[in-house]
Amino acid sequence: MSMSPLEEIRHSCSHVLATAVLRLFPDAKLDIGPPTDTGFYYDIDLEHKFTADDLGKIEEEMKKIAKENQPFLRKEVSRDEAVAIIRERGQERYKLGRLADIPAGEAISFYQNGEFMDLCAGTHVRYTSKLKAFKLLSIAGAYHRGDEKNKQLQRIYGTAFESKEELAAYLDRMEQAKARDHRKLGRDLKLFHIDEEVGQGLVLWTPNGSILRQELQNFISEELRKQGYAQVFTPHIGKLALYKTSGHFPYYKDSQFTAFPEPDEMLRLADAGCTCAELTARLEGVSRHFADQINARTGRETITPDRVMDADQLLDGFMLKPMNCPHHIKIFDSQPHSYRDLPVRLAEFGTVYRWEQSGELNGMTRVRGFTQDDAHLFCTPDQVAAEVLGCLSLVKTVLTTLGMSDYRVRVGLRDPDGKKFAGDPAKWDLAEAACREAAKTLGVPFTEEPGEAAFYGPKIDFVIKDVIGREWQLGTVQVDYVLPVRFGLSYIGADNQPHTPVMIHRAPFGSMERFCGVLIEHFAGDFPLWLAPEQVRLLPISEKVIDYARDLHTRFKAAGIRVTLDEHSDKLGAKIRRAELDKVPCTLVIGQKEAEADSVSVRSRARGDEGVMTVDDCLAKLKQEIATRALAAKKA
RNA sequence: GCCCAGAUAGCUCAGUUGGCAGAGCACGUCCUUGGUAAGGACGAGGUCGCCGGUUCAAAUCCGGUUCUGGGCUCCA
Repeated sequence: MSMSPLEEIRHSCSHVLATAVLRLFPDAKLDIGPPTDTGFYYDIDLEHKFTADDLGKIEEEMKKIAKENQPFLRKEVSRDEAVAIIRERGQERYKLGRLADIPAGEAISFYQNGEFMDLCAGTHVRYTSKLKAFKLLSIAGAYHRGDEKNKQLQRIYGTAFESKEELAAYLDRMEQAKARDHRKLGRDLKLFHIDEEVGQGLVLWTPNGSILRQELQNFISEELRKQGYAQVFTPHIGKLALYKTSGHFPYYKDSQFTAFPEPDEMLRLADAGCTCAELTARLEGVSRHFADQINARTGRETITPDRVMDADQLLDGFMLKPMNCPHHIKIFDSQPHSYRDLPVRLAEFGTVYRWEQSGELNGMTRVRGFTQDDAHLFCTPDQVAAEVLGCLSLVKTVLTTLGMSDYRVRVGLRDPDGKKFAGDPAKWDLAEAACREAAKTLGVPFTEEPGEAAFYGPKIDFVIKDVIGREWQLGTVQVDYVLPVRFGLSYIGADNQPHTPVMIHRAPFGSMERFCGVLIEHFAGDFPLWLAPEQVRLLPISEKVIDYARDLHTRFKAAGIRVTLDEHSDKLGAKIRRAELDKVPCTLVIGQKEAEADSVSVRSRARGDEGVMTVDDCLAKLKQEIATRALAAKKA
């Protein structure tokens, strides 16, 4: 295995980290310590809990080791010798397992620096003195082999660079990234609020954030009208039976809010001494007839025997909807369809609720209640390719308009040996081929990732990085041959026979919450005019022109501009400073000269002082910039 | 859910050994009426996340809890 020079430095750092830890804590049991995109880590099992203090001491020890200028020596050994070395060093707890991972016939190597020796394929820097710029950053828990069922080890994260300057620049970049974190900007610019008493992961959209969201929704809605979509509305809850039919319930029970029975039923059951366990079993169960039907349709054991119950024991209830598709399916199915009607495209900004683990919640990007800019397309098999392409081009239009170009496209295919997919493999092959073709036509690079599909079909996702490099899935297009069968959908074809339509699920933003979170970071709060909650701020220089300023305020409002008037008695410099901090894209300075000529002095946040223009010209220019959804052009 | 660390005014943060709760910014009033990133004075604002314990006395020590942050796991 060969590594880039930077990877070698980082990888060597994790060895030095382990060396230092063993010097300070000889009882430590080592697991694994690779380089990462941004640094390195080592997973360590130790009774003593590392503290921030320890981190400092370990780093000091690492610096000493670097100064000791130990050479990294490679040693190839037989499997038996490897076992002996590991035992001799008392590191058999994890290292023997790691050794067993190395396939027979492959070289087994150790790297030694000073007194430390680690099972490792390499490669490394020649001497520890090459490690001049490293820093330990944090301690985190990490499961052995990434499996929740295994013991949780302590992971020490650090980063390293070739030079001290690069390290300092990196740390500085991280510091700056904090300034554009959507959680900070969300508070500063009053875009959203999450309240402890309302609940974790439940976003309250404040007036400013609501403007942002509404503008984005208007934008999408316009595009949808162009593409022949129909707008629908559906409620936030649905009967449990609906999700049993769709198949969502058995697959995603754990990530849904608990189902609830009707109030009267609940009381009756409580009086009868029904336990919670019974209640749950009776809500989650299905009838023999239902199970047989579903299993016959899917051709596999979709409903396992342990979920089958006597019909008179079954309870129906309600659930907060975890997705919109079943509701939209019922709208489609409420009327007969001819092939001439297809495709039917139903769109809704539909709010869904999912039980995310508490540790996974994150500002607006990972929440428990969110609104998808959702739509479901019902079409003939022949129409799939064209419709998928239409959806993809919609996503592309959206991202281009917002100037978001730093994304990757992921074609999610089914897990080849996993159980987490439903339906006929032949149809999956068809759908996967359709997605691959559509992605090719899109003209952007994409990767194919097995195991990333939805349970009902393959999908194409648009994945974007946030300011600290974490990836978030936004827009998504999914082909589905399964749900139409589950719900027994049909249309009458040209042959006068019923046929099963194909469904396409798509959401160009993904969810309004996540998209806005990423968008806030993308623009660092500097929204283009059409999205800015406050588009224009009027800055009268003195009270002498306050009447003129108020008149302008009225005129700009009448023109549909989101405008405010700064009536504070501060000097102009202070007003400008405040407007800049509030990230208002356009400020209009108003003094005696402007009042006399029905004009304003324009200051653009992106371009600075732009000089005086008449009020009419200014309004026309602003309206034009808004109507075209222009991105703010920086000063040339 | 798990590991670690936090929570003090709207925001950013001080608060020593347990001994009267602090600053800057923002906000309000007044003075100032100004030309492209901070004019001045005064004022208001906090049950120190919440619950309990130790103590003559708790922001401070201990236990629990909620929420937040960084990871892990998960993510239709």
